[in-house]
Amino acid sequence: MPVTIYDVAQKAGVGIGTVSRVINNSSQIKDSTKQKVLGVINDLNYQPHIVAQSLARRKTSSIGCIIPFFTGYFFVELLRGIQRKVSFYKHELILYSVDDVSKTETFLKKALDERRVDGLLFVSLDISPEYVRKIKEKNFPIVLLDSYHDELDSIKVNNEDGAFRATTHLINCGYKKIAMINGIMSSLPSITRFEGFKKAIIEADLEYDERYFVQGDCAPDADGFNKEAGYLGMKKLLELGKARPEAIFAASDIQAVGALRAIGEAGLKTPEDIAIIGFDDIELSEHIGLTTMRQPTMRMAGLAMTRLMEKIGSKNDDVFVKRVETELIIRDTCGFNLK
Amino acid sequence: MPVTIYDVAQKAGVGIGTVSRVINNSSQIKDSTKQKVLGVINDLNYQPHIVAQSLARRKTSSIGCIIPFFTGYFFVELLRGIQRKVSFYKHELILYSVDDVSKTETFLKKALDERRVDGLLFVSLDISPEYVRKIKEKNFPIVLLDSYHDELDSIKVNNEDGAFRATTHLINCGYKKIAMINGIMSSLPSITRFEGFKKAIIEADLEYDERYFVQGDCAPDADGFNKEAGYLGMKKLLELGKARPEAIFAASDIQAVGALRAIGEAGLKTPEDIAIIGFDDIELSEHIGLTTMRQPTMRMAGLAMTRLMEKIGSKNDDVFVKRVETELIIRDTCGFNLK
DNA sequence: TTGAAAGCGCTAACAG
DNA sequence: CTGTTAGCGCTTTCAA
Repeated sequence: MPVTIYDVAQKAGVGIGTVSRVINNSSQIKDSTKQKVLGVINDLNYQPHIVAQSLARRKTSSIGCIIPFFTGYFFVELLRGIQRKVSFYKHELILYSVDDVSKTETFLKKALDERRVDGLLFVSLDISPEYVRKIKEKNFPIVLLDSYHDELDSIKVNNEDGAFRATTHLINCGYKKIAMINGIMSSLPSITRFEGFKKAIIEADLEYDERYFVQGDCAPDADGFNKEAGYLGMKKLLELGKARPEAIFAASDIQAVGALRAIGEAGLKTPEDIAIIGFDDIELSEHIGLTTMRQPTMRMAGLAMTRLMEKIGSKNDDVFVKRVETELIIRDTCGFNLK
Repeated sequence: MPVTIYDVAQKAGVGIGTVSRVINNSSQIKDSTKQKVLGVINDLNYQPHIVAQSLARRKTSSIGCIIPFFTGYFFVELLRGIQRKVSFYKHELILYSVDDVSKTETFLKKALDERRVDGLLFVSLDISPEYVRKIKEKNFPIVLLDSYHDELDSIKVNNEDGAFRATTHLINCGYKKIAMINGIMSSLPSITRFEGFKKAIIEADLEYDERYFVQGDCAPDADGFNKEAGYLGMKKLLELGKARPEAIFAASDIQAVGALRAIGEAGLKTPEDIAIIGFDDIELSEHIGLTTMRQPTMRMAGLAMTRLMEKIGSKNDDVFVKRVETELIIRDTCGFNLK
């Protein structure tokens, strides 16, 4: 039988209200009684029952995180940053990791209905209009991380600029025939990265060649940002034979990994035969010397949590959008003839 | 104002007890009233308040998972398996990811004291005698995954045999001067993998050379199974000059990655100059063609969860130990002159 | 079968 | 400052 607040109150000779006050170190309390209660709490090794607290306080002190587990490793870095902040705020992290996009809504529904979490971090996934409506209706605290919707708070990376600079780097390295391997075009990052890519090509007065733009072929429940998509995309590009591109901008590092494999299988080398730049800077990229655009994952995670806690505290209504910038990380896959 | 069980009861013209019974589809209930209540629940879009249920039922329907976030990617695969099973059992997953071993106890304490979780999965970490005692005292449901303690339930991989077979593979490939890069020796996997390594060396009548055994140098709060440790360990081995080993058994894939880097920096090649075999088979290993011993992560995670749910259901007392076997995955880093 | 009532363990007015 | 009391929203006897 765990010890309850009543046991403490009785043994300390006070009311449960007083015990509750010292637990929550409320303002007005005589120091002597506070010490007395604290003593008993210690003697009895009393621990408040968090579930009871949640019920009475009408908040759970935990936040949910809906995050994909199929996209590669980018999310792991985000998750690490999130956990850190969640702990900092003395909250719990309830993980809803979706390994199949169809589960996204299942989890959303759970989170919204069951009132088990005070707020939600929604990471790298697309949210349906139906749920946006529900969220607004309930005024449920949520922030999108690495994802965007104009009616909701979000922290996202400047994808267009990142893609622009990635492509520009390739151009600066002296390549002219530049291709892009993208995710499925129904996802926002895909669209904006494509725009940045195209813009760079056009501004450099290079010709935009349709054949140099491939989307990640992938299973219907994935998003095309995985390594299979990269592999398949590269294969397609390689089939162009002599007309094949000299350099590739992959919309994610993990696609770049897949592409690299296809390049290797074709007996080609990087960057001598084909240069490649990725996007994300996941940990693995450093190992393989992949040049890429780094997303500041820790910072993004931190910003998202801070904002979420703010919303939970004061249900204000304005939509907050924070855009962070990417950073070019030059390694070995693009050659050296910079500028 | 969310709708409560009272709203439903009132509108359906029944008592809240009845509503509760249909929610938990209890045995004795007239079908007609059941339908009526169900109808109202649907009309009102009623959702039971999970926190209130937890309090009344005296269980939370959520399980905690204490897992390291610094060891590399092995845990991600475990986590994926865990999440899948947790969802299967319609529970929630509370993540306590430790990025610093000192947090292990903080989280353990939380989990044990606050009664926020019904049980605990304790992954890839060492547990102190003090907490083992507390756990036994409270009869708290816990299962260790990829970790071991003789008084607690555990699912672990047969590390000794895996290390033995890894080393034997190197021997079969024709190498004689074989070294091992290990984690810190205070961790059990390190110890058993070392034993397997040594056993293979001795059974093959090779000489065991002290200099060929290096431990991962690392920050005091890490476990030596990371890539820095692998890198540093390999450096040390390389300093042996002409006496350097021909082949390496790394206790983790991520160490192998670090070692590979050191090898590359020294201008050496794999497997021509130095062969290497890892342990884990994390996703990245496939990309880089690392030969390794695969741990069946999904299976381990599944077994652990199944066992945990069993314990939560029926607090039985016997300690359950399940050992799973590794599988040799031959790729490119060991050469081909097999046997 | 079902309703009423007594908790689950705590917080938060409300009086004093 | 502090005790008392009324919930928080549900489960679970106990009778009927």
